[in-house]
Amino acid sequence: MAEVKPRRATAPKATVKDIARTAGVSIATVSRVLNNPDLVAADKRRAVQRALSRHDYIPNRTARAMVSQRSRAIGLIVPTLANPLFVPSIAAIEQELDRAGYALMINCHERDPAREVAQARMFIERGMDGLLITGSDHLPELPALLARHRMPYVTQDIALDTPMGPSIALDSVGALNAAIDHLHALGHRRIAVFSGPIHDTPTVNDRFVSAIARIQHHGLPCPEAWRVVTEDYSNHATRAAARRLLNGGERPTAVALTGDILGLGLTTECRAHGFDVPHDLSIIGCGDTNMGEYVDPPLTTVRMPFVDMGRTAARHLLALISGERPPKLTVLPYELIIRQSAMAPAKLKRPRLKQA
Amino acid sequence: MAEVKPRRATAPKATVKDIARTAGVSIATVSRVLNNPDLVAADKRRAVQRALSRHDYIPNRTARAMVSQRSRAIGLIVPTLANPLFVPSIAAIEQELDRAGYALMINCHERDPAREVAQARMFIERGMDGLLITGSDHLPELPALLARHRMPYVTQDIALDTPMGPSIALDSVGALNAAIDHLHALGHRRIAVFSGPIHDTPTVNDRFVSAIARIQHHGLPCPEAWRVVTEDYSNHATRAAARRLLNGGERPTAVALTGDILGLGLTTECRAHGFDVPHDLSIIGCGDTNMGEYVDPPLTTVRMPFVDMGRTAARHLLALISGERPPKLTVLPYELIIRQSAMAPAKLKRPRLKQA
DNA sequence: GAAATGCCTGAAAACGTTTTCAGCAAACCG
DNA sequence: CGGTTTGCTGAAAACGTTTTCAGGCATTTC
Repeated sequence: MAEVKPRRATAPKATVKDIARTAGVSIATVSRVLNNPDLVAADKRRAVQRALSRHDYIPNRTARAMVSQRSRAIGLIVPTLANPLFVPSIAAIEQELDRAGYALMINCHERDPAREVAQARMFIERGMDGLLITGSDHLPELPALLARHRMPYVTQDIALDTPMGPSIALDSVGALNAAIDHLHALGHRRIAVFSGPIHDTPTVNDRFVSAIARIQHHGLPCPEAWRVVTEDYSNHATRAAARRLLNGGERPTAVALTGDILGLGLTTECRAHGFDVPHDLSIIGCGDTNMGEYVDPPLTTVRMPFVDMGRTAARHLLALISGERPPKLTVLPYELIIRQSAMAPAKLKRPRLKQA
Repeated sequence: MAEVKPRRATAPKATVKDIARTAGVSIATVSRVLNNPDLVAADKRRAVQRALSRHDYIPNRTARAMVSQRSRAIGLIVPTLANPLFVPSIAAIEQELDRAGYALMINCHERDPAREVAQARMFIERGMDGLLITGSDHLPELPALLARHRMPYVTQDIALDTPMGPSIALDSVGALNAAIDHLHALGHRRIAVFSGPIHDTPTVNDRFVSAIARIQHHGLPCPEAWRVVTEDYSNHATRAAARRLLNGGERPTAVALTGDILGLGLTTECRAHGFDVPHDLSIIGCGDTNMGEYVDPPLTTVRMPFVDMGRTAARHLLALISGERPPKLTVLPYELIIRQSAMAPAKLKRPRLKQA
């Protein structure tokens, strides 16, 4: 029956008010000690600091954000984490933001553009200071929403078309073209394209289509049988597709991949058919990961600088937030990594014996 | 000289107050329409809704968080994104949280325990409703800090020792032991351990040490030459280590890896020495990724359920936040995946010719 | 010795919500 | 018809900060 103060059991959570009371000053002074210590006289400052550590005070950034109207947090929208393609980019972003004192919120939309818009809206609700948007196909609603609410954002694309805002791009199509040019320069005249599923990922489709165009641009044939698309990225599907390529009539002397991962199944299937890579078939990747280094033979590929992309995107966004005007479009260079899976094509009647 | 209202150029950002004004009601009513529409009369409700869409109103969750004292966001602390080991777990967490209407903040500490504590503190400042902490070695300061500020948290470990709070664990040591048991059951009596660097990752060290113990537990020898540690995870270092193993005096008939990735370099080096995997040497991994599926021969390994781990951790944390008491320790089962890199050891005098 | 200057401090407003409380009108009950 | 309930509404407080403003006191300046 005695009057008990409610919620004494739960966290008392020291606030500036508590600090002010035990230090015998006003909350304004506490705030000043926190943010601008030399504005306050030495004795009071010490008293406040003692109170702060006695209470083991932790400031409330939510309240801070209310008054400053800045959260010092940014939101990252990424198509998916299911394939680890974007992970190095995310790591770089996290590192860059952490260094600048910004926190990072992440959302995946699993390639559902409507969900992407919803997540952007959520980031607006949460008062993010800026957004990093990954991927290249968005609803027109998205830039409209962001503009209406004056939300700074930078996109990171793997394609060059129509960036919405300031954009960091990898020239994914150019990269695969460069791979084909490399094969051509090595002397290959029968080049096939081996691609992962082209329906769900626009980037992959772009690579596939433009690779074919590039082959023809060199005046070479690229018959249907040399345009292979796997069912999915599993080893099983990859090997099945590889079988179709290797068993079909005339064999190519080189294969360009839309993604490095495909090289594993293709190489395995080659071996199973008794073909040696690269002697009987050259393989060149297009670099999503650094996996190519580990396989046998090490994969010649075109590396895409995902880490740079993330870092640059983060920096440009921070610049944008602080009022600067970063470049509208930044294209990062790909890099041909020559390893051992591609070589000049064997002479037609080359003896198969290694010596003599 | 004319008095101009300041900051008219910048975002007017509609608030409940604006909505209330144009709808001719009080802000309380607007709030009610937003959160509890049937509390307000139909005509006013319609007026408010019209005003809401006219202003294209987006609520401010920061303000909401201030009064409700809940952010509906959780923080994830992860050692590093540099290796993609934890990514599937993160993906599962993101998905689970998104479904529950929670946002996700991520921070990496790059295995610096002091930074980990700082990041936990930052999450407290930001009013996270709960924390998900990955990895197994923490400063004692960390649980103390979390307890003092009554921050709910769940840890996901890859080791079983001394969880701080409710914990989801993968029995990483048990998994590699199971791998060794499997080799033993196949008939192998000369088993080597092949490990990545054991200094920076406690988990790897634990696996390494306990694998040796397990081999000896079976009454088998495990001489120094059969305990190989690579310099790092690069292909170069892996192959160098593999050379040491293959060139050293008596060769093992089987090798257990502390991580799947090592299988690639080891297999390549075996081939270079003219040894066939698995005929001349069985290899068994310990599953960090699903990469084993892609390599040649497909890697027999022990799979660790990272996706389950993330999902379970997220669910337990949400339960904890809503006042339930999730189990103190949840150990998720590993799974032996039998592929083709391990088989019974060849008879000593087995003819090397395939037929006859 | 008065005025001006500078330093330090506290009261109060503000940020955008939700929620409590009390008030008012209409409806219901006897 | 009086009293009670019910349904709806708005004023105001609260959440934890930062910041503006004005005032107090000590020191300097003439």
